[in-house]
Amino acid sequence: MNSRISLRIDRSAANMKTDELREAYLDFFVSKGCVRKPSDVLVPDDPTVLFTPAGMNQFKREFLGLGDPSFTRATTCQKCLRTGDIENVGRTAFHETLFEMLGNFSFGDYFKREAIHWAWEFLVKVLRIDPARLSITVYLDDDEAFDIWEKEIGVPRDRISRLGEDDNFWPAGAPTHGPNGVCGPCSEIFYHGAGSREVEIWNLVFTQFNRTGVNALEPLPKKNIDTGMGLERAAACLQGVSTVFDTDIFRPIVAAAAELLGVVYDPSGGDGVRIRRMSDHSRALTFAIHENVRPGPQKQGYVIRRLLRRGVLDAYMTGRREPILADLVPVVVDVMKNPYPELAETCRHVQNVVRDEEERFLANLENSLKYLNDTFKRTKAAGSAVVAGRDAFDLHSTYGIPVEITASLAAENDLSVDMSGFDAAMKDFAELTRGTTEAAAVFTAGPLDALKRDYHSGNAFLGYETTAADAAVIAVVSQDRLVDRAGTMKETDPPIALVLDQTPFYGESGGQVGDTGIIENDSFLFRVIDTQKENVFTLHIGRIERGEITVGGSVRAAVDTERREAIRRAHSATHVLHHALQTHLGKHARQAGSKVEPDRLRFDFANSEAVGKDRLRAIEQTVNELVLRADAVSWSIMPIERARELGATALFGEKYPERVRVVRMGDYSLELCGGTHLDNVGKAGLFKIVGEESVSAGTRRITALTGRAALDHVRQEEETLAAAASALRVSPAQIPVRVQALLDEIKSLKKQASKVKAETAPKVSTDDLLARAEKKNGVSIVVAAVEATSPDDLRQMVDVLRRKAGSGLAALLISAVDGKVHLVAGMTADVTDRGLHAGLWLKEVAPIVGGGGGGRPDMAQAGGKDPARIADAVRKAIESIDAKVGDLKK
RNA sequence: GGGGAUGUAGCUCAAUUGGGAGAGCGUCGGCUUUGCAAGCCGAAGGUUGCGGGUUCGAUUCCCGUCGUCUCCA
Repeated sequence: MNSRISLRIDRSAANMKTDELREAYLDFFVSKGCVRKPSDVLVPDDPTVLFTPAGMNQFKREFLGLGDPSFTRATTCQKCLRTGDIENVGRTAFHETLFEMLGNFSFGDYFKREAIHWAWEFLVKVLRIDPARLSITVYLDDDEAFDIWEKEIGVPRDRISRLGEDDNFWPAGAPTHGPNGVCGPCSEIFYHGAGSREVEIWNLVFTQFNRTGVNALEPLPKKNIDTGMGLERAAACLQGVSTVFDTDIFRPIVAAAAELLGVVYDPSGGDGVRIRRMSDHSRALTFAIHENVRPGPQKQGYVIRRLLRRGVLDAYMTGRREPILADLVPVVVDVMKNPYPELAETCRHVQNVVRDEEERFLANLENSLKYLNDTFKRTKAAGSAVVAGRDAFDLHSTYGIPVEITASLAAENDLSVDMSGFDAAMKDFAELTRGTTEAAAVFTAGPLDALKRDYHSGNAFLGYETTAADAAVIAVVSQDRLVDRAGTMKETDPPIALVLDQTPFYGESGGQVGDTGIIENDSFLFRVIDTQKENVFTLHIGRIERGEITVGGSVRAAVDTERREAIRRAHSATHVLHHALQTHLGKHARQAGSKVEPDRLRFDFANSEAVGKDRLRAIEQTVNELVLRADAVSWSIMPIERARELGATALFGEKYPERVRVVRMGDYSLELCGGTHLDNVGKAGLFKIVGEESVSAGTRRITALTGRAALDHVRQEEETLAAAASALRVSPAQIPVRVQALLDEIKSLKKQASKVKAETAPKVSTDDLLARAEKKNGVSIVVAAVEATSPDDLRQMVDVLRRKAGSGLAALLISAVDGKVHLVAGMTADVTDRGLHAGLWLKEVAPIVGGGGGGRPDMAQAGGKDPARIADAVRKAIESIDAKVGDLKK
């Protein structure tokens, strides 16, 4: 392999394919003694970053001297994702969101001299780049690097420049602005292509200092090397093209994007930026979603959603109204299939996720037309031809309407958008919502890191074979600090953590909760309330109930076995469920996450729709049938490649070690899993699904019970049913019929009751009221205190009056109900047309009985608290309406 | 984690400064039609997310809470 690549290079390094360049680099540094490590996942187990930003990310611990000591030099091709320069993507020659970084790393091993010599050797000897096309930068006072370049390599003085901390220090500006911690000067290599363009293709970081304050740099005892060479931009240089989008791994994507838009790709044309951006974003989407990142409102999901929406927007602005990025996914998969063959396995799934989100966003855009029209109307009503930046921003922040859409539709309405106002509003908003964003230290050493020097591979885990073991206390962590001893604690004290040299306790991982139990010896008793994993150590979290713990003491560690058994049941059942889901729903129903607790499990899986009652029942049935078969469960440790060959189920986007544990059940289930399992599936007992729901678009969640919890659940339902049956005095089987009969009866009784009320309620008939009405100026006035049971009654009476009178009526009825007073006034349409208002009338009357009221001109209601003054209110009502009717024009 | 929006019938949404909870689609029944599509008539379907408060009266106002959408970190 090595020699074949070299041959190709000899023949034509100038036209090297990107795949060849990647291999050539890795081979070259392997020949220099570096261990070739696979790319870390894009979403690393590192809370300080959302996505892997650089090749060194997976070696943070090694840089601290806490890593695997079996190697001190490494080389990788790392997939990285950055969105810091997202605005430039597609506009410039080299900015990308997803890119691959070629790197070589030294952890206290080789340093400046070798790093510089090898960089040069690779570029000039292997890639055969003309030295005249290369120039160098070093940090201001880094004479060591300068001298190596000038005296040893022979680079002319005028091709080496010294730059300040913003350009040639890592992290940028660190001496002055921090953060504290490991840092150092860099040296960059620039390639000068045709014309005056120069491209930074190589960055050597010499981490040789520990920063403790402003410009306070202490030399590190062990110096490190961290180099990066951008794969795509280097490929572009070698292939003699001017942008990464013209390289062999981008051209097919760009061509496909152009074709989907129905245009010919013109690099300098108006659609050029859009096409390049879509091409770039489709790569990032494919890789991230392959690792099970889903577009969503937070964290990684939000970054992905933004990328996707920008891509869709580009297509939208060129007139496309249907999903289009999903069709680019297979193109990306094909172009990247040599280094990343695993992409092919999830291609369909990734496409579905992308298409779903595209449809969601397009629907969103359709919905937004309403809000846009409102805004345009308001703008025009205010006599302006410019949509305020603030309004455009509100549309953006509240409804997710991109300002590009607002501007485009505004133009169709002969309006423009105040873009600088928009930017200002955006800035204010960022100011407002900015959280505590301090420059977090890139390297932080926790309390357990000191421990790693002595126990670099962590503590042994005995929990697969036993639940109790003798062990030694190797650390006690209290309030994030290592302590030598700890005494008896109160229940309200914050818990502490114990680390043992070996333990049967399972630390929470892979969805399985941590064990609980007891750690003790003659002098103390420690109750473990939870067990967590931190890197290679198992933390037993809990409180000392008696005595004192000292580091180094020997102890007996015993897991709560009953609880552990219940966890084993639930975990094994999870694997069986996974298998059953794939049989009933299809291969796409892959695990997307799980939580395993004592006799209770939650299982998330990919499925675009609700599973439905029937299929859910069939799935439950299948699991129980398999439990009844009582197949043996076995497990073994094997190399990851072997596990893949056997077809073991693994989660995408998980980083697995080189040797993995594979759990087998009968002839149907084979999964990579570190959890604790039953030795026989039959021990799971009854399996009962108790819930199925959606967690996010395209992902469903099943909640189920096993063993005792399942039995308890069934019993409880039985009891509920029995209680209902006894209350209804029927057998449980007859409950549905009985309930239906009761509901029918209630309904007919209600109907009957309202009928009776209507017949008996008014003591005074509406006819009487009308007959006694005083007529004045063409208006019949009805004001009366009546008996009614509710405000509704009064309303109905007023309605009847209005209907019977037909026209020329003003009525106001008052009634005392439950110690309160209700008033309702109503008028026929012709009377309101003449200027009378039922609401205003009531407003004058209601205060008499200690209340208020109002309503529409034709119908109003009011209330009061003083029934004793109803007679006064009646007088006031007559007075008031008399006056008003008298004032009426004819 | 923070800002904004939103939650009303199975679905999509109304409800004018706080004053009778509605429409369209869908469902069911009847009529019309050779049948279908459609049409006409009618009916069922609501603790207005949940919990407090203000008020004579809250879908509407205030506070809290839960869910969804959205922008930012």
